[in-house]
Amino acid sequence: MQKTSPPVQDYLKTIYELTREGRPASTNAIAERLRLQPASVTGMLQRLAARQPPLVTYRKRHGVQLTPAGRRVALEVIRHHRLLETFLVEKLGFRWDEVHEEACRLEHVISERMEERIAAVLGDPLFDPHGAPIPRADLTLPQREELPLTQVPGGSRIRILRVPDDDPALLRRLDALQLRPGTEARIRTQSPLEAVVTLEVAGRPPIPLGYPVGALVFVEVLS
Amino acid sequence: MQKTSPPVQDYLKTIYELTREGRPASTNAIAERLRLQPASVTGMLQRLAARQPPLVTYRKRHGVQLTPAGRRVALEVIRHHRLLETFLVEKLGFRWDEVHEEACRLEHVISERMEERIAAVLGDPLFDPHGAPIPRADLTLPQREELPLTQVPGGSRIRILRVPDDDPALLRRLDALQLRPGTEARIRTQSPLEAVVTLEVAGRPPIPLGYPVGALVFVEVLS
DNA sequence: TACTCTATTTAGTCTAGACTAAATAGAGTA
DNA sequence: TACTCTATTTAGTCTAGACTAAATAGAGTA
Repeated sequence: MQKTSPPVQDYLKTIYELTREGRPASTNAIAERLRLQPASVTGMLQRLAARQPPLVTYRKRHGVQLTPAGRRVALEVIRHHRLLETFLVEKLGFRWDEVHEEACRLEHVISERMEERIAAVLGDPLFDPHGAPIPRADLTLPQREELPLTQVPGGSRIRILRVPDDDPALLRRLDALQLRPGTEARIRTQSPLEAVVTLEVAGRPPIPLGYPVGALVFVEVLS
Repeated sequence: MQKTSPPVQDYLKTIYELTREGRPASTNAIAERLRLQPASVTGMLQRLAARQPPLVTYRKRHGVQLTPAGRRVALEVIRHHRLLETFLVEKLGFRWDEVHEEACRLEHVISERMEERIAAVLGDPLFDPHGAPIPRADLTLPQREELPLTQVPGGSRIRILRVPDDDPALLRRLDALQLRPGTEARIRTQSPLEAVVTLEVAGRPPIPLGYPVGALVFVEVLS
């Protein structure tokens, strides 16, 4: 297996995320996520597909998927990222809205040895501070039932499992509202037409969340 | 001040080390340290001198020196490197021969915020595990008297202050011989002609060190 | 004063990964 | 069946930082 550069690792990570639901990732979607021009993405996809071994399967105008080799690289980088986020919060006193950017740079340069040491001092955590699953050393992912907040029926009691990690302003806001992994709440109203879900947390004023945000908050249904 | 790339930071760090004694660093010396071709170094020196602000002063065929701006970058990177080495040993359980390479990659990507956090959890250390001085946040260096082992008269009692950090095999050997910063010893013989200095550590067999190694071990003279 | 050796520089090339501008495939519409 | 729109690709360019091969400056020597 050849060494991969930071840009290559970023592409693979992005493709991994965009193909979670099984469908190929489009050139434009990748370009948007990475803030690159689509033409640059096309060039890189061709190179990724031409590598030995190929890291993606690329059908012109139909998008890309990861090969097993590409998925391994992606999961390795994601493991680094989430272990680092956890480490920065737990051991270095970072706030949870500060760690994404730092982890995005460090994830490409830490050795396997360092990955192993970080995992060890953290006690091999399975979830990062935002509730995202951390791939294990063998690259398998801890599985659990999770549903976006937008798909839970009104009236349900829920526990927050996961929030997005890449928007510092949103994270500060969620923190101020005490909406963190572990927080329990009731769905006061679920209004698809208005695209708002309203949460009620133990005796505090109701919290309305628009669907663009609600779709990124994953929860488990308690009752 | 423009952002500097990892290669640029490596050049500046190397030039800093090569110019410690005040004389300009030669193209070849830099090439050798960085394992690059001299022609590549010439190209980079021209670019470093042409930057705004210039990071080096470069006189064709006479070598380079750092400008104040270049020195600041070098010291910043060296601070990162030595804080990281200390952190990896103290907090992540690395051995002292494992940390140099890891620090060489991390030093280019950690944020000022992370530098600050690492320094804080370590209690703002002034020396790294190999005894090298860590530039303070204001980039001043802790000063102390130190002499290479090769320049201490025979019979002196000494304390080891500093060993080189970049040779893992040598570090393992020194560790096995219990020659670490803090170790006290007596100079049993100092033989410039044979180029050997022999140390005696509290009731253990004498340890002969050749001058190429002895010149890299810095000590303070106790008596 | 010309000669030689070594360190250094110049000239030209390559690669990865970005870019812009122009071309085009294919889906959906008139 | 031709037309239009959008996503995507192609073609060509740029930059940093490496390389090799050839030229040369300057120190030291004959």
